[in-house]
Amino acid sequence: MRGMSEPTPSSTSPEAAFSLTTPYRDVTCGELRAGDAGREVRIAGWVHRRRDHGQLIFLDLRDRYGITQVVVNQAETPQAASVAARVRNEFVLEIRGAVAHRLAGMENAKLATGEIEVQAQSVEILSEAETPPFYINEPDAPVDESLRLKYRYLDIRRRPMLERLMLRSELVHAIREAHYRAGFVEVETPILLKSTPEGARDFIVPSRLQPGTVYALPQSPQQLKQLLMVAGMDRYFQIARCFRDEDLRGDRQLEFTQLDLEMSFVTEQRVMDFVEAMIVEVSRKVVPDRPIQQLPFPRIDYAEALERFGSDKPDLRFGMELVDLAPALGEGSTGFHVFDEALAAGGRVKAIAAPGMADASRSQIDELVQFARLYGAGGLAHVSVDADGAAHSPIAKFLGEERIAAVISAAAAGPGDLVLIVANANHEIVADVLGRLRQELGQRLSLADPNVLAYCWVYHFPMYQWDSERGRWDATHNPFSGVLPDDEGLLVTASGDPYRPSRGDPAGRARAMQYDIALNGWELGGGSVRIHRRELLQRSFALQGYSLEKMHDLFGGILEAFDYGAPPHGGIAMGIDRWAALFSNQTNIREVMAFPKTQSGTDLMLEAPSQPDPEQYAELGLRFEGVSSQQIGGR
RNA sequence: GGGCUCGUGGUGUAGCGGCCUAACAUGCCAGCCUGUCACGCUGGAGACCGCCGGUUCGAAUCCGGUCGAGCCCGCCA
Repeated sequence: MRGMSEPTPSSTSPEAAFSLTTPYRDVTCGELRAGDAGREVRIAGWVHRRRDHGQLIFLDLRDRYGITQVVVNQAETPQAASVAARVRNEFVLEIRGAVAHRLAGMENAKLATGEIEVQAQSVEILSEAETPPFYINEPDAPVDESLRLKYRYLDIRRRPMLERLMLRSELVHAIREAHYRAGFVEVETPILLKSTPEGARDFIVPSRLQPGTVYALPQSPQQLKQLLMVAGMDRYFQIARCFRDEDLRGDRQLEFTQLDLEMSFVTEQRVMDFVEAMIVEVSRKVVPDRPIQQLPFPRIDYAEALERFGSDKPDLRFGMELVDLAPALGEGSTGFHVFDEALAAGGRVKAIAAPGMADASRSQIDELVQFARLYGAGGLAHVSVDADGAAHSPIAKFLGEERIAAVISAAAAGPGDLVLIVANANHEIVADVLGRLRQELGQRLSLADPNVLAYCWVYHFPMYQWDSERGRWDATHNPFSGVLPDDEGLLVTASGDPYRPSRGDPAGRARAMQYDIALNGWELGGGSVRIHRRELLQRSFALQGYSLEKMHDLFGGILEAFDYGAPPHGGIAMGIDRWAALFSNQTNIREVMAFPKTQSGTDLMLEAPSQPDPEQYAELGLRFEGVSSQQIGGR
């Protein structure tokens, strides 16, 4: 009997050991075909559905590999039939029986195993099951999100979730294959790291051995991979778990997975070339039916991306580009003071043309205005072009017929289109609002082919953004990003003192050797060629408000490492969860994570986070202050 | 920290001030059925409408709070 004897050294072949055959089954539920007719087999799985005809009971047996119909005949095998009669959905069974062709005309074309059935000689119940809290055998039935999360193990039994997790596995597999072939070494870096104040909030872990101190969980292995370059690893990659203690979104979880890679002796061009080739290879392997829109990937300068799409992660599957209306409005007053003020203040007046939206109702327009205001626009002007080509607009009385006609022409709007106009003294607001409108309307109007993969590079981001609250420059992406050689001279302040930055500093115009990869409107990844010279790194950090002492305290390890011979290097980090979500046409990365957290950061299945045992934090020298018992576990 | 949406038998929905001692589908239970595959037929059980409070003669239905889920702003690369 199974499991009755002592485990002994095996005489089975490696092939047998690697096979899917086990002491409970000879075959899986997905592999029997017409050619197997006549075989005696053992097969095991979950009861997907039971159809009881009295003298004849059909059981659809399911596992990861498929579904096989089992038929139990009361007249021939009364014992098996009596067991089958008490079987319910999701019971786990082991069946012994003979594979047989189905009766002529009774084949099921919907099943891969539909030509055959297993005629049961015996039915053994390996495990009984409660009625599940939602349908497992109907993949399209809607289920409350929190129920799915609480019973995630049942959710994963359902086909869609299972298929997405398998696709994700294939994605990671393809990534590894490509990197090994390109000479990369997979290196694991620690999860218990040192806290750095940059970027997102850290998760911290108190140390027991060093009371009063904490580790931080990595936001990414950034510094470590650079140290691996100094170590001469040359090409490193890792499928790395990262942690950021920030509020969650559809594309953001507290913990997530990055493909992290770094290469030595490279330029921007070289990194992008490898990453692009790797992405193409992986895409073709994992989702061979999905066309890549353009090869090589479009490479768009950051400034141009903002100008044309109002986004640094544009969805290139559709047009609806942003248009500058200033030339159309002409010299002097436009007649509309909102436009005049924006232009006089050095701002912009730009527009997009939404196809077929000319018949939008008043309330639909109002909703778009609200949308624009949400992102900082004062308002949203519109001009509609009716079916006969005639323009209608509340601002026509200010602009006059001629300018309205020029606006329509500039926006390339035709009959039935709606021109949406944003004016603001701050050109970043204009770009952001129109960019989001473009994305939103592209979605609503179904302008993007859901099957197409539109990858694109956006490069030469600004080195810094001015942080008006703290009075210093902030790294746009990554404090180690290198500056373009042409812009190296800009890494100075107007005052001449690197520790006294101000908004008008030349540094604000410096561009980074920084590139993002976008896919269908999502930021898929970002990277840069790093600064590998200590002198330049110190200048850059000074602009970011770090004194020498502070710099040494926070980044002493890497600064010191750079004194021992650092190769020029660069790399990228890509979001595996996002990539898998896009590959499976999901808008939330939860759908490609086995055990994700809710938007409030809880795990409904394990009920985490939970209160620590008082002994645990006493041992760490910790005490919770200012948290009442009512607040614990609350928000 | 904030905004919006949702919360009704196991599940998904309907009902949105009295006709609701809550409807429909499916699931569940029982019986019948030898070719079904979302099997079929007959019968049955099952919610007091997330929770607390208020308004009202009367609340699933209106209001406030609270808890939970989702989407978003801030935050985050």
